[in-house]
Amino acid sequence: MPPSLQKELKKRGPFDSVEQEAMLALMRTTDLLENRLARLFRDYGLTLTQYNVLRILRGEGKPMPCLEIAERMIQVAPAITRVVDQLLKLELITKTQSSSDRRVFEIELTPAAAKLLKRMDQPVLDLHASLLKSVNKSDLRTMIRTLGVVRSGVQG
Amino acid sequence: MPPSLQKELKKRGPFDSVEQEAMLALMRTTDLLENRLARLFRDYGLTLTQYNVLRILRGEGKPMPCLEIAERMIQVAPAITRVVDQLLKLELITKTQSSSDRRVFEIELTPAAAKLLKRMDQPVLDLHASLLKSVNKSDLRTMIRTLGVVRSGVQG
DNA sequence: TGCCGAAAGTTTACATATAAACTATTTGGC
DNA sequence: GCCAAATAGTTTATATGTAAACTTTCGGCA
Repeated sequence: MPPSLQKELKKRGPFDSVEQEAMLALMRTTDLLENRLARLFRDYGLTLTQYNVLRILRGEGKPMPCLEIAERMIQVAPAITRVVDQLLKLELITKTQSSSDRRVFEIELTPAAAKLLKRMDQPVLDLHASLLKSVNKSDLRTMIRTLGVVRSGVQG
Repeated sequence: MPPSLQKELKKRGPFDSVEQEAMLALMRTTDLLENRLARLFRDYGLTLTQYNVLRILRGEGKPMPCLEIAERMIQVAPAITRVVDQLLKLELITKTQSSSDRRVFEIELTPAAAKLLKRMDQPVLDLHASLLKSVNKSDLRTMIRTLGVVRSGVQG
């Protein structure tokens, strides 16, 4: 059935579907939040990606191969290679070839990095809280649950 | 029950706060969704950003200055300059200097772009629906509302 | 009229993401 | 033991995002 002329001329609604609206809301909101986080990290001389790598290393508590870091970042390998190079230059990590498997390079935090992370902990927590202060914790948990459902639906 | 983000990321300790968990859930989920969208657009020879610019132009229905496009993308001017150049090369837009204000360049869709967009409409709608099929519409609306609260809280 | 600040875009520099091709090393079969 | 496939990581190419400096043009105001 051809669409009526009236419908064709009717101004396009803001969204074609709830799903599309949700998608745009997610993208815009996340972009906004990431910008604010990046701004804080810049005050400490780090980018968001660099900080994430350091956080992962601290969470692990021992040396990690590059690709294992990449996996946890949900990133592709080449991105990690570059970040590792930068962090090396900043002397926030060390990179040593594994003796048991010489394809592997073990990445480890330096004491300077541990100190830097510790100094950033409270400001980061505060910023997280501040950015989401307008939403009560119950609604946050609901959103976290919904986002989990989205991810499991996409991956499956 | 959806897998917890904590487990997905193999993080050892608990999250430091609900806010942090929400932040990570948002970033990871959005990243996943954007990747899938980008994959579809690539099939049509477009990047996500290029598609968004074309969508905005179609939504407006008449020529637009560069910076007005940038505003709607929540982007910075230089990014638009580049994507406009690319779309020009693809002959999907035209760029003409305004006669009333010669600082301004009016960007307009070509017929080829309109045709391309029309061809993409249904696949894009379908993908949106497919990516979010695991969440019922009521939960989606709740999430959209929560995300709106987040944005208003951050900007204010 | 002429100057000065603001606005529209561009350019440059740097950080990052993805894909694809490549190197080096290990491992599994035969 | 040797060769093929798999794995860890790098390199290159293209796209994007942000910041900062710069150009051209417009408009207000003395």
